[in-house]
Amino acid sequence: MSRNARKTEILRTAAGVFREKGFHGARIQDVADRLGMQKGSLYYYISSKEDLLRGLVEEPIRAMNQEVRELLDTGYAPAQKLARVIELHLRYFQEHRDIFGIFLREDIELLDQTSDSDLRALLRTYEDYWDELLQEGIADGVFREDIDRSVITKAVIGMCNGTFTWFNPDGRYPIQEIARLLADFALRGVCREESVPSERIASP
Amino acid sequence: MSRNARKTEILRTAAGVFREKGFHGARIQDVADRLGMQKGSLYYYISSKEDLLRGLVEEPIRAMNQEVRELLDTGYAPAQKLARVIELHLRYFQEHRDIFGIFLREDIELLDQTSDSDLRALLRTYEDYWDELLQEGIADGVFREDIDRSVITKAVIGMCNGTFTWFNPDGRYPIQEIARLLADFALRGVCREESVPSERIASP
Amino acid sequence: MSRNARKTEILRTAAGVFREKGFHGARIQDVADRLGMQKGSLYYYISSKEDLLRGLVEEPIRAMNQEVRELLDTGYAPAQKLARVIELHLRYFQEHRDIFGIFLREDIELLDQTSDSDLRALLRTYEDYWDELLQEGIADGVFREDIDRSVITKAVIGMCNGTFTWFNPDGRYPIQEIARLLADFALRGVCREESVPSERIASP
Amino acid sequence: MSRNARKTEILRTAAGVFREKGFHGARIQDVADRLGMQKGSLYYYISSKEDLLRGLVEEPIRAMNQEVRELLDTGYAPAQKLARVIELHLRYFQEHRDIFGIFLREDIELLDQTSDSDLRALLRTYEDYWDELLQEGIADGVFREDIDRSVITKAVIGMCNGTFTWFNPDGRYPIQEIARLLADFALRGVCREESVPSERIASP
DNA sequence: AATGAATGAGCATTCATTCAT
DNA sequence: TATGAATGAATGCTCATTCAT
Repeated sequence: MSRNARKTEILRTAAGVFREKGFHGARIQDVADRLGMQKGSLYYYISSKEDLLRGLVEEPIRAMNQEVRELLDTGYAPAQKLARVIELHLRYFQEHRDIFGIFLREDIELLDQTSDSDLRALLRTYEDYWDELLQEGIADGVFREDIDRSVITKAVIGMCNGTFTWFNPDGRYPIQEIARLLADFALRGVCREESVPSERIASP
Repeated sequence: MSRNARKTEILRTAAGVFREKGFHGARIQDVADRLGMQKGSLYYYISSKEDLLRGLVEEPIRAMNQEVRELLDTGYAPAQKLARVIELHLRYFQEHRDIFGIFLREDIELLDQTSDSDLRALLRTYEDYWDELLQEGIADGVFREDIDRSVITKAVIGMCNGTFTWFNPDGRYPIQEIARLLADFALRGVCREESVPSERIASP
Repeated sequence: MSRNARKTEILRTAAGVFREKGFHGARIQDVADRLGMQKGSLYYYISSKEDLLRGLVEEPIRAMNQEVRELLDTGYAPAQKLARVIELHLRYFQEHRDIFGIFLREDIELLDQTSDSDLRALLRTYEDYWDELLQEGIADGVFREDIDRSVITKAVIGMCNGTFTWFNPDGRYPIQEIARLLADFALRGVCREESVPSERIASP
Repeated sequence: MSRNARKTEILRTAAGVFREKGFHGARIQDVADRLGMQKGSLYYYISSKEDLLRGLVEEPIRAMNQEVRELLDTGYAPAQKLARVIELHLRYFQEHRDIFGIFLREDIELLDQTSDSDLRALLRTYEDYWDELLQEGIADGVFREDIDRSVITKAVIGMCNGTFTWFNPDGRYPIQEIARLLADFALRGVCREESVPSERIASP
């Protein structure tokens, strides 16, 4: 197994452990145990427990950013893009519950470390994409001109992040349906009155 | 000083310490130091560090709930109530940053402990109030009938909670302005098209 | 037992352990074991292993300094004072072999830490006393005017410190005899030719 | 590069690292890093960290011994030889500060390991040379008959070793001057009164 | 009500060394 | 010769909690 594959394996395993026990509750020992290796050997791949966490969180955000970027570059109408980004956000959060769970719990701590960390940059990029999306919608005349893009971006992201706490995969609605409801809610918030797409058009 | 006053003083002090260092980063010693007492003596008032945290978080949520209850009982129009609840939520979060900061970071863990904790009940109550508000708006014919009250409630709460991470008191907007922007966004999401209040009416 | 007595007991015990195993070779555990207490409890009295070492070394040097000070303040002739300081130095080194053994091995490290440490000041004081002694002898006309007081001081101290490595209590000479021989050697080095005291006068 | 050259390079590098960080503070990793090789590879040349240290220390002492031997075999007068040995000692200590610094700090430990180590023998030889020198001076009638050769030897060596701690290359005196002052001091200690050489003759 | 001493379990990290390749 | 991965023992220090006084 290549060094890189090994590192990936370690990250994946750590993700599970951190999720189950929380970052503080998890011991490096636990990660090592689950990998069937010595605690000390882990340090051949990581430099600290915090480093492990950081490495863990960055990857899926990076991937998410990339998917959003690709979406923005398509020819979909802004409203549709918005709905799709929300769905994508929710999907990522659910598919990587382990990691985002950690992220949401620890992010403040993580971000405080170095203001120019990769992580901070990634988050800024994600917000920039939202900003771009809103701008496009305004230029197209479908989103209201008077929205505060920065605040709305943060509002929508907060709304999406919140699903982590309350969404239940075994509940009444599947995640796509939640995404549709949230997108509908958000679109009403940003569209000019006459432009609110009828629901079934807004969501893909 | 009465036992109760002392306990309150301890809670308040702990709140500050937890906020500054995080729950895990704070030591009982720190709390004792700041109170000018021995850490052993603290245990005359509290039963554990976790207990301290729990006691801490419940109070402002309880107070918040009460304010919301009172608001709901006024004669304001639903749209106005909604705007005011959002403002209230944001105001509480900022005024008790210490405590809510902890809460947002630790809640899952805390709640998992005992599913029938007071805390869980308080949070349920807060959601119920939102549900009641939305119901009233629908009954009044101002809110759309087809919104999913449960999902929208959670969406709005998530949106408000998010401010904790990004709101900057020294930033462009004061918290009231943020509240207004979020309320406006939310109202567009829930109101029947013809009922969206013009901005300045919506916010108190 | 008072807090202070306890601390003293800890210092004494640590001295023995450090001497036997060397500072690096000794574990805090060893010290705790020998005291019949928990490792963690030690930290109620000390703040770190290094702190333990520092506290250890300072005390006898302080005591030694004081004895030298008192000696300088007597009416003995400079040559006699010199002989007595050497004897005193050797006696301290042998009586506190544990501690000075550590000191000699670790001093560089210890001193590098903070240039204004108590330890450094103590050592400077000790050298100052030697300087004062030499000055007095020169003023009295018994020590040569052309000696470099600073260098000679260091030479004599080095000579004395060296005994730590080679002096054997079970050897041919008792420590007093060694002191006499070294004093004799040193006196010939610093006295004007005609003033070298006949041996038996020089030593007390 | 031959195995031997490689080993020499390793020793030299290790010397620098040990000097900078101390034996305990230095890691094998550091040595490997500075050599641009893997730490595992080092073990092809050395058998342990301690072995590395031992190998390191022996060489310059061996070289020093040899120079002293050669000096003793010249026709210089004993007083001159003594002055030159002191200068040689100081020069070696300064030129190989790295190694002697380690030696002075660790010798006891190292020597304790195997009492019949090469190192111990080398040190004994060095003392024997001093003894021989003193004997020659006595036979020549320039050194006093009543000195205790063994004690004086150790006194002088201690005095010289001490320079390691206090000599500062950027200080008032260059090392040669210190050597001259110490030699002068020592000569007064060992010479018959009438034989103390006038300073400038004593030193070469 | 408060103290001060003691506890004891817990844990990340380091590092010399080994060894298959 | 050299590599790189893995080992595993070692250890200083923290801290919530207890409890006799």
